[in-house]
Amino acid sequence: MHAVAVLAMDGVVGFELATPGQVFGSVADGSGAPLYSVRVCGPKPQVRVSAAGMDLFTMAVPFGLGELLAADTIVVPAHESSASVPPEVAEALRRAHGKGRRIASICTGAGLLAETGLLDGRAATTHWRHAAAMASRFPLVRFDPEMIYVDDGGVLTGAGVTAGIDLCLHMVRADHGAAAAAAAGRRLVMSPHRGGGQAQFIAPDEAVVGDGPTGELMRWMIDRLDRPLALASIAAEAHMSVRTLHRRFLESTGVPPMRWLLTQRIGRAQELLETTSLTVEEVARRSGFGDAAVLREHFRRKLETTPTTYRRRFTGTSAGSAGPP
DNA sequence: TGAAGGAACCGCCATT
DNA sequence: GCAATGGCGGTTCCTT
Repeated sequence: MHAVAVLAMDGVVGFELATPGQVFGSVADGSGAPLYSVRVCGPKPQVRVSAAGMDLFTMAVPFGLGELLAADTIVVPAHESSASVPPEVAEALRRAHGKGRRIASICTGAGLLAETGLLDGRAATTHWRHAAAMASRFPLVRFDPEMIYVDDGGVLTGAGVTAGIDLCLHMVRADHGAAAAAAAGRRLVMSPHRGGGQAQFIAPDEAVVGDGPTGELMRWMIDRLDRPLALASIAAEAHMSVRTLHRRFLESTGVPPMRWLLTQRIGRAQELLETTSLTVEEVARRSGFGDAAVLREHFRRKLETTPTTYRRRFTGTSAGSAGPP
């Protein structure tokens, strides 16, 4: 039996606390015997459980930190608390990793993992709203805000909330194969592999624009999304070299400037598709893609869909649709 | 859909 | 000695 330990401290998010139990608990062998055991553990016997900024209830934590070392897999859910990781928890996580245990975080749990240094030099993801802040707080971690989850050899990170289900299904797939993950997915009424990354869920009007000179430059770029923008002209506007511009963007957003610009353009196209009846050709022109073929190619690559399918999905106008996903 | 040219990315190193 | 910056060149990605 594969042992899974879920770390719970004050402010742990209820949904993500329950996700590992829900996913791993639904995996069984041919005879129906469970393949995973899931235990909630932590440094304190009682914790506050939160959701969306509210304290929901107080919960007893049945197991101590010793479970982290006994487990095969450790899951660190998001916590709505600004407190740092207690030293004994950080030490337990590092020791578990040193013993070859698999460690995964969900949503802002990546920040707790990053505090321990276990993400240093690794690729990781987190909820898109927190990606820029985390990238600047933990410069040694290569955050990719477009991924639903990232598996970097024994240390895994998942994006926001429901992406924790994708991450856990990925671990089931790695442990017991695609059929086991598909069966678990069916029980959860969840696709065993969600395509498209979290880029498709980033709200266009919530584009990550930081403070300071880079933030001003980002706003300047957003104001000109419908026009051709070359790296050299952006660097000239910022009064810095292309190389330094590249560094500033990596520091504040975690991605290079033109990748960031592309994300904003896709966001603009998404917004226009959702809120207007403009033709795809016109949407492409107004979001800086030039023509519809280029827009379709980027939608296919980034969102794994087409502009028309996207519009149907998010406006709920297609037959058989039950509304936005 | 595939090829070619150009642009962007990024590691490395020199300079300030 | 260190940090920030900028240039170079090989590689990768994007556009046509």
